[in-house]
Amino acid sequence: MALPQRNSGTLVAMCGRYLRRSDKQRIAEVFLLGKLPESFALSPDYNVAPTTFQPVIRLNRDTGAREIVMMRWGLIPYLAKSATEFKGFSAINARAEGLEAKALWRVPFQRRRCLVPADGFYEWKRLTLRAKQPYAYQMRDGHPFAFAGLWDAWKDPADGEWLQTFAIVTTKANELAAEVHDRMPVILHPRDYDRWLERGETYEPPVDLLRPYEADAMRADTCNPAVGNVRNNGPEMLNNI
DNA sequence: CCAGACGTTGTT
DNA sequence: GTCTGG
DNA sequence: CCAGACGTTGTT
DNA sequence: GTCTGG
Repeated sequence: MALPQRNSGTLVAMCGRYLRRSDKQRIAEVFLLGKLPESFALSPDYNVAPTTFQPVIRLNRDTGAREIVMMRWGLIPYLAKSATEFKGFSAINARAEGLEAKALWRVPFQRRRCLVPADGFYEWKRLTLRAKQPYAYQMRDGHPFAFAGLWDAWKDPADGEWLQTFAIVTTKANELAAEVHDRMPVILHPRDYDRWLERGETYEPPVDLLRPYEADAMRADTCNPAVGNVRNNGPEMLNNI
């Protein structure tokens, strides 16, 4: 079986947990989505983990308008032949430095970019071999923001069902995040949302947007170690303990 | 030419 | 699909 | 990302 | 130690 060998311990990603406190209404406002259908439900999630379905924003292929779609976090490449081939393969992050060169990422980077709405992300600082402390990174002004995302669609040969999945692009850490790690997720400025979402093929991909966010606009706080367990959720995840 | 891969980052 | 290695 | 599990056999 | 599930 030609599957990429999952080698745990080496398959650990940078941005592996985030939070989305904003409700449907707030996200619609901030990301200029217009009125969302009544049927679209969205609850706050203070412990967003890989493999779960999360809202992302992209341009509708036909109308070109922004749309919000639920996708699975953990990109399954369109070239995957079977689900089992990529079982355990969680491409939850994509290194910005390799987006144009790597076969796996080039097409998604050219044609399938998306915004991932969030209000913060978590990083774990290793204190000793066994002890670790989670930190929550948020905007100083408390505003929601968007990770730079890439998505893909994969058709399950078993049942013909389409599965849409996404990954979060990472880059070098800014001065704030560097205290815990040397990488951080790419966060986009609202003025760049349109360029990131553009899905034509006859232009230069927006590589200039793949930069660490301004550290002085962000804050990092120690938070509740309970966030480590994905079953725990709620505002208390942010309690400074 | 074909076969096979294609991804990520942390730690003392 | 597309690139690398042999 | 972290938490939590991690095994085996016989039979017409 | 290493893998799966969320």
